[in-house]
Amino acid sequence: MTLHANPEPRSPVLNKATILGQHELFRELDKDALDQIAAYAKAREFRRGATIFSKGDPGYCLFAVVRGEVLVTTSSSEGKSAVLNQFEAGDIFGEIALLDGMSRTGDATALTDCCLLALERRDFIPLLKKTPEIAIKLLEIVSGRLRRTTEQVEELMFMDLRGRLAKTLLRLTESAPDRSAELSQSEISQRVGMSREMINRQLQVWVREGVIALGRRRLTVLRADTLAEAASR
Amino acid sequence: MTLHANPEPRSPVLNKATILGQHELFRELDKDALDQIAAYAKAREFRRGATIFSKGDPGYCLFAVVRGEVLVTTSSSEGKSAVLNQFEAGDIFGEIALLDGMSRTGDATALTDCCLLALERRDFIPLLKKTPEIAIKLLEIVSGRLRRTTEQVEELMFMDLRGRLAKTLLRLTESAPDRSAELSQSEISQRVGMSREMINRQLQVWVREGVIALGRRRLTVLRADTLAEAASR
DNA sequence: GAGCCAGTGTGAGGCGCCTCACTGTCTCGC
DNA sequence: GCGAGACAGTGAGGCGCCTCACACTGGCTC
Repeated sequence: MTLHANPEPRSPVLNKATILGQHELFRELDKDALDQIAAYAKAREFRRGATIFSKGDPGYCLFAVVRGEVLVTTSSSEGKSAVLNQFEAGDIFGEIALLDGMSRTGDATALTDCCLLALERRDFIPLLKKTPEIAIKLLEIVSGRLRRTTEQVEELMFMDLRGRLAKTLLRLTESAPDRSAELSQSEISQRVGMSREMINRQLQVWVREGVIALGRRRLTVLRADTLAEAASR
Repeated sequence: MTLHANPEPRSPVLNKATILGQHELFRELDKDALDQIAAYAKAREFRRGATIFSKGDPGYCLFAVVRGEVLVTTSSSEGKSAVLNQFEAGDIFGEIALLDGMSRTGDATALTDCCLLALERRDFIPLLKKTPEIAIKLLEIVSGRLRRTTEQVEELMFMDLRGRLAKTLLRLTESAPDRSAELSQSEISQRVGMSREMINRQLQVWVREGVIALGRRRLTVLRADTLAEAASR
């Protein structure tokens, strides 16, 4: 990783308030409140591949993604790693460690060059006290995340490769208009939590059935209903 | 399930305030605030085995456990079921559906006869706005739960039967002074997420090694350090 | 164009866990 | 005391996924 002088100084506080105002968490706040929060928020840039925090670190702050993508993973003692979560512009992450005061539950790395706003615990907790609307919004977000993680537990307990892969493919492509995604089969395997080889074999079956199309680092869902059917069993 | 006339009318509002005050969530509130919440809270009794709510139900309320134990489980389409969480006096549960406004993520049943206090969404959300301390406390609780569930995902992804069972046994016995627990091997298997037969075989190995002792619906950990060692790999 | 690396496709063998089947034992209600 | 049902223990066979191994294909750098 080479070091660069910060490529874009950008205009400071004013900009931050605008950016914050676009986040789900702060959408309902008036301008004064936004400016106040913005004053606390520190903008931080990360190069693609850079580590944002590591599992076990003490977690003093919460991040809001301004630009770019962030991947949160965890890894076993034998070196296998799995994806826990992926975040993009408009998302927030790192809130668990901040809220319960314990260590980070995963490793966060920059998937692309990205720009984050960091809010520190000592600034954030008083903010929650003063504007309970934010606290309630945050409760919604964390609850949704808990719901999603619980779903993942169910998948791991009850579903086989076929079902889990189907579900993962639907998730990965749902936001793309052409229902395609750009990632390697290794990356898919880390999301599903199964070996690359087995993932490949199931993908081949679906290619033969015309359910998906494959290219190098590219996957397109052709018949989402068939995958949905596979995911529901 | 037979119906009973409510067996104990108990004294109403005053009692509820005292009980609520003992909950983690409301501990820091003054008497007035407690009385106000207590006025909203409805006491509900459930017989052992009774269903409190089912997966998919719309979730309008949050429960605080006054007395007894509650088990939250989920089940697959093929009828296998797994334990997601267990709650006892002083815990709260059912908050996810209440907070994000969607359906219940699991089935809650009364493990013993129990008494719960139910707080409805329409009462609770305004309460959070008025007393952000509660919202912050709740954020801590939900965050801790998310942390725990994330840990469970890791266990399912990376650990084998031996390790997961070791971890489960340590959790199940950690609160007992004699490091023992009263449950059947089927119940253990639902917590670990593996078959009863395989659980039994590993337990036998540990009995032979003197790590645990077994009885009918009874398990005692003799050498916790050995289990901890098995759980860490 | 040569060489290299990341990514893909596929076979073979093995292990871990599952299921089925059955026996034995404890507990409880009658 | 006796039958019923829940719980515990164990063997056998099978399947799903893993790992290892290797061949093949782009695309990149020099």
